Amino acid sequence: MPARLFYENGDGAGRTMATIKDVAKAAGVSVTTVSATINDSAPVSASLRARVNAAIAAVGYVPNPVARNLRLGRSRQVGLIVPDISAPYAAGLARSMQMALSDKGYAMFLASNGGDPARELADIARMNDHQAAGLVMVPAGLGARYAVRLAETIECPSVIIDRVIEGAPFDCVADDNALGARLIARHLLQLGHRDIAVIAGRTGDSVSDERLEGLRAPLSDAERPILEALICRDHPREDQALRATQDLMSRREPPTAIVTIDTVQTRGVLQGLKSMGLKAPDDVSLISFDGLHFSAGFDPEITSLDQDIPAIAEAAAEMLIGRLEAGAAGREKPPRLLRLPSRLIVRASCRRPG
Amino acid sequence: MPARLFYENGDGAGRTMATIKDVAKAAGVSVTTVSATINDSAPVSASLRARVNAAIAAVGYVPNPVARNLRLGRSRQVGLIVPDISAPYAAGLARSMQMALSDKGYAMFLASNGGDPARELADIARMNDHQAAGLVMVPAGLGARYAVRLAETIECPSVIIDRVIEGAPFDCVADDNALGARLIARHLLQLGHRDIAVIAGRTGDSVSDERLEGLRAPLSDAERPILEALICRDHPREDQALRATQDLMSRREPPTAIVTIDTVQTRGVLQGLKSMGLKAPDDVSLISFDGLHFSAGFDPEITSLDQDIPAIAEAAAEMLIGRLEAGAAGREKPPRLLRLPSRLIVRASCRRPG
DNA sequence: ACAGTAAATTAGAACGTTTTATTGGTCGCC
DNA sequence: GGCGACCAATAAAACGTTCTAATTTACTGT
Repeated sequence: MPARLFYENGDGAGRTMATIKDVAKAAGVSVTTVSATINDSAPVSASLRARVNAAIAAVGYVPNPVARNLRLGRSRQVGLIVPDISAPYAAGLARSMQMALSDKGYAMFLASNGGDPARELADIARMNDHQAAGLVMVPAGLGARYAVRLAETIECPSVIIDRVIEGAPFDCVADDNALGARLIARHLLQLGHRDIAVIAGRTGDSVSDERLEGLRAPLSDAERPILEALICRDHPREDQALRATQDLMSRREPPTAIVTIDTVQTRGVLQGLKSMGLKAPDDVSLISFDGLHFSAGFDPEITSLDQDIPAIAEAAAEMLIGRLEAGAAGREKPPRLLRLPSRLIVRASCRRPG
Repeated sequence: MPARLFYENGDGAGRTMATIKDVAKAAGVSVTTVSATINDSAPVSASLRARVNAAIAAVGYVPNPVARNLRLGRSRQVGLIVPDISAPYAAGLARSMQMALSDKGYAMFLASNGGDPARELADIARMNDHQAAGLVMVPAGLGARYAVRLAETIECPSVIIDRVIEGAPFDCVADDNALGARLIARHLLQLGHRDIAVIAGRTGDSVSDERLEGLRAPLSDAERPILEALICRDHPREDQALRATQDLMSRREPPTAIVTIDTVQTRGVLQGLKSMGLKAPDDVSLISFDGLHFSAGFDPEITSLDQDIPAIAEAAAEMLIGRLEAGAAGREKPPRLLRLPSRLIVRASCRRPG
């Protein structure tokens, strides 16, 4: 005899969910009174309030959020859309975001689109369909045209994370890339590095552009100007960073330090060094924006600028829910841009040159 | 002047969502006919069907899933509950699961509870509240008592992943741990290892127990019986595995190979070896269940038994949706247990002993 | 041509809430 | 003591669907 499924009576003769009507009957009041008691939406005398609460406990009533959503026209569900949930950044974000949201009584949808802008737009549409009250997203696409499509597709208050989309009507939470660049530059200069290479991501990607631009000034403040020849632009893929590393390290005068703009590039550099039998920090120093997860048991552990992902998630959740709870009023306010600082964590991949 | 928010007219004078009623009016038919057209729930003549479809396109109608859910008493949302979404296993699962579900028109809630059973039960309750139609979960708790609490709390068809919960009324998708153990044992024996250590997780954790038990027989088939002294039971934490490694490698006759039962233990062993200045595979061979993500740019890349996470996710999604779509009938069927094979991927952390 | 039946269409109830408008009751005030 | 003014409580409508039961239309067989 097979095990019996406990929920087999879910819609049969078994216990059925208690409704607000049952509570009203049990308490001997109207459903309006019950609703008013639950939501404090109208004055209820103390005696009735007590009766109602007792009845709620007695019948084990829990409000049906679907019915409430239908009536109210909004839900307590927000969607998180990321390019790749299996990337450590997105995974950490999802984790913190979910906790922040559930603390406030919201559930979180998740969509992971593989970095494909078309799929991302589909994800947004699906979340609209499922009546997400708000969206938090790390956008997959770039550029002004994509921003327009985003704004057209999104129908609810939204917070954009990581990337700054110019002029779009969204709140943003992003890394303070300029500050981070200064920290990195200072660290390398203090160690005595002068020939510093930078491997950047796609041109037009606000994160990569801001970080690269942020490095330029402080590095040029040093005794000699930044060496343009050591800057590798538009290397968004890991294999490109690998190739670039091989090129850089084959030069007559190789750089003494490499700055990677993102984890993808960092991985590429590590592969590139390995392919040449080189190693940080012995042969070259390596420092990475966003390298938190290269510290686990990595050898060497990479000195990097680590974002405070829980703080980002909490800030985004707060911004979003602030707008949601404010109702129509909250939507009128102009979009906000919040920059959160990263911290430079010195690990083992940098040392004095020479 | 601040940027204007495109959605500021969301509930004001702006465009309002078209309802099925609008479609009916536009097509000159009843709402029943429109509904029948959309759902194929009743025969509709070709001519009316055409009129209705035209009207739907004209007014830009999209069904309101909240209203539908209310009426139907079920939703097209399923919840995924994992101990820690930032763990690679869970992240990969979430990614594949979300894709599998969205292909079938379902949205996915995500909850990550930090491995705390109490929070997990709360997550389940919240998903119940939000009317999740089904649940997929990697349970945080262990043991029969916890299984009972799970069964009491869960109100919808559910699939348990990874861990096998005895006698509980849930479908399960799990790794074929016995097969995996045989593969690992064979690999090590073929290389010539005889003194093989095993570092296992919590006793009572079905995954750990099955894997350890699975190793026993094939290792004892070899010329000498398995060395009980080299088996470290109940080492669920990373620091315990670290300590165990130090102990093992300090023995007069240290093992020539270490098998780790899970990624946590693997990390611990790597730390332990590093702390002693040892390295795999030079000083000891290392092989891990579940080590996929130690291959990225790891040095050495760890030979491991890799689960096919997309296959697991797809199987679970299919099982769950199968039950959901079958309605009441689907709930009567006895729970299924599906074991999926892992593949042994030979990387660089094992070699012949001596 | 007419009853009888099958097929196509529709009106209306129901799902579980929130909210608007209304009732009934208590009080103060002249 | 009667009249409006407030307060607590309620009945009923509304949200956007689906589905049951009733109605209309079309068609078949004699």
